[in-house]
Amino acid sequence: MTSISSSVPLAKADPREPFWTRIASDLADAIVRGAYRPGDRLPSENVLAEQFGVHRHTIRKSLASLCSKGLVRSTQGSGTYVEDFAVDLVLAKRTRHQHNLSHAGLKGGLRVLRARTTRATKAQASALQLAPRSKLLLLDVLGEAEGVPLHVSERAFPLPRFAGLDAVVAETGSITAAFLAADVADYTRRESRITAHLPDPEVAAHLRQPPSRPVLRVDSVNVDTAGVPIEFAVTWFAGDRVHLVVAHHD
Amino acid sequence: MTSISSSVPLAKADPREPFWTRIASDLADAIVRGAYRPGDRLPSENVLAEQFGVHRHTIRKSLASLCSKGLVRSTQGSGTYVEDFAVDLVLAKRTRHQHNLSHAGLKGGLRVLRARTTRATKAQASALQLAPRSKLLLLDVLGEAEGVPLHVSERAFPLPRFAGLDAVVAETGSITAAFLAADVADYTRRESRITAHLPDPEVAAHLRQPPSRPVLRVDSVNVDTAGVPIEFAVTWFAGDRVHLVVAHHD
DNA sequence: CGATATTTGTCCGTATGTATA
DNA sequence: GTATACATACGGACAAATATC
Repeated sequence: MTSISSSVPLAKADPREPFWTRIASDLADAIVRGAYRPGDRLPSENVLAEQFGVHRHTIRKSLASLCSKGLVRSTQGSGTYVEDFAVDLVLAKRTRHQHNLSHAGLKGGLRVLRARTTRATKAQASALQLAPRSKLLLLDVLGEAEGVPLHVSERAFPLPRFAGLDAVVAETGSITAAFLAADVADYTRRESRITAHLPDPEVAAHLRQPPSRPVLRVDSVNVDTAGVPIEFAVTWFAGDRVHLVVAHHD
Repeated sequence: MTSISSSVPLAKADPREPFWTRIASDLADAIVRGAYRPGDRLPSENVLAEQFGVHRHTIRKSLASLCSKGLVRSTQGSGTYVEDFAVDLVLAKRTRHQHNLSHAGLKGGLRVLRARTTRATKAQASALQLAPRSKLLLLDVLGEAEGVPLHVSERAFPLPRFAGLDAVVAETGSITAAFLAADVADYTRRESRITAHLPDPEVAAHLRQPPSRPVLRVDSVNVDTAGVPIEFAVTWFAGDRVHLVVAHHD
């Protein structure tokens, strides 16, 4: 019989970390990876307790934490079920990661995976209306909600103007805040171009999903109030954790 | 040496069908299936001539036809290359298949694959604001451009109101025309919900793509000028042949 | 840089089947 | 039936652009 605890041994964990948090994140990982899919019933608390080698009350504490995050729902006499936790992300003129999540009652933020400077490719230069091979600041960013990765993106910013932006994003976890620090009080999205792909291994690893599960790729351009392009982003969304919603108003 | 003509014998073809049309559709199929991907160079005319067992001039006629359809582009001295033929489909309040294609300079239309009446599922009833298990007209529709399948959709229409709609769609190849015949002079799209999936075998077959290549699924609701829902559609778009574009205006 | 091979573009021709007047 | 026009298919030659070394 396969036990989750045997494939990811608890022994390796930080001894100061309580068992229940480790078990909770193990279960969350199993759900995110698709071992348990929305609608599935988790093994009973007693079975989980045996698998992880802990008391049932410890499992209950883990499940309660997952429940409060909206990942599972327990029903007395029936079992604990994986919730359909796909997040609606609204694509609109004023798209803000934070606002999108808080609207769904979730907590999350952005994490900078890598920052570097390069010269613009043809596609980047044309999207940002720059001369070919202009200098750019490139940020690889991971977007999360409740510890679950929702998207990874490569974001390009014109460089004399937005030098040092990476530090602010890394500190605040917000692009909007970083733009504000660079004297961009407001910005809007001009266009989004959506395609479906299989993720390359790096993207799949960041999204913690198998490369055989598809992702949504969104290419977008943000412009400041003067209409000058300030950001060209390619974002990969975990296909089954995210619903992109387009609200068609006038 | 492997020859395409041996794996797909020309002998089996309709004797009245010219070789060059058969070869053209074979090549188009290989491109659509992904055997040759955008940017790839096709084998040289001489190689193709040998493979298909025909004269080079016959191959040239086939390629000329593909070229006129925009599937390939030939460059003297270099070769014949598969064009990046992904179509931009704009998601907007007034989304019309025909207009989208003609804007891209393409010819295409809708083909009714199946028509039937059922009772509404929970999702359909809620989207169309109907009582559960109301009667619906269900249409399976294939959308094409230049003979290349772009999307398949299952479209649900409330039934006392839109009886006979299928006949008009089948005849005109246009949903808009069918709505017009049912006294709906204008309609708009309320919302689009976009996800990435792997297609089930039936959808993949209709789109003529392997089930391992992802598709975009778009759930949408159309309403008449009074705001009454008149259509709930689930559309699967061939992921690499379609770019969904969202233009963000005010 | 030049020499050479490859690949498409264009022209000459021949032969055959089919539709039309 | 005959003549004409057209589409199809094969054969060959060379020019022009490109790739490769």
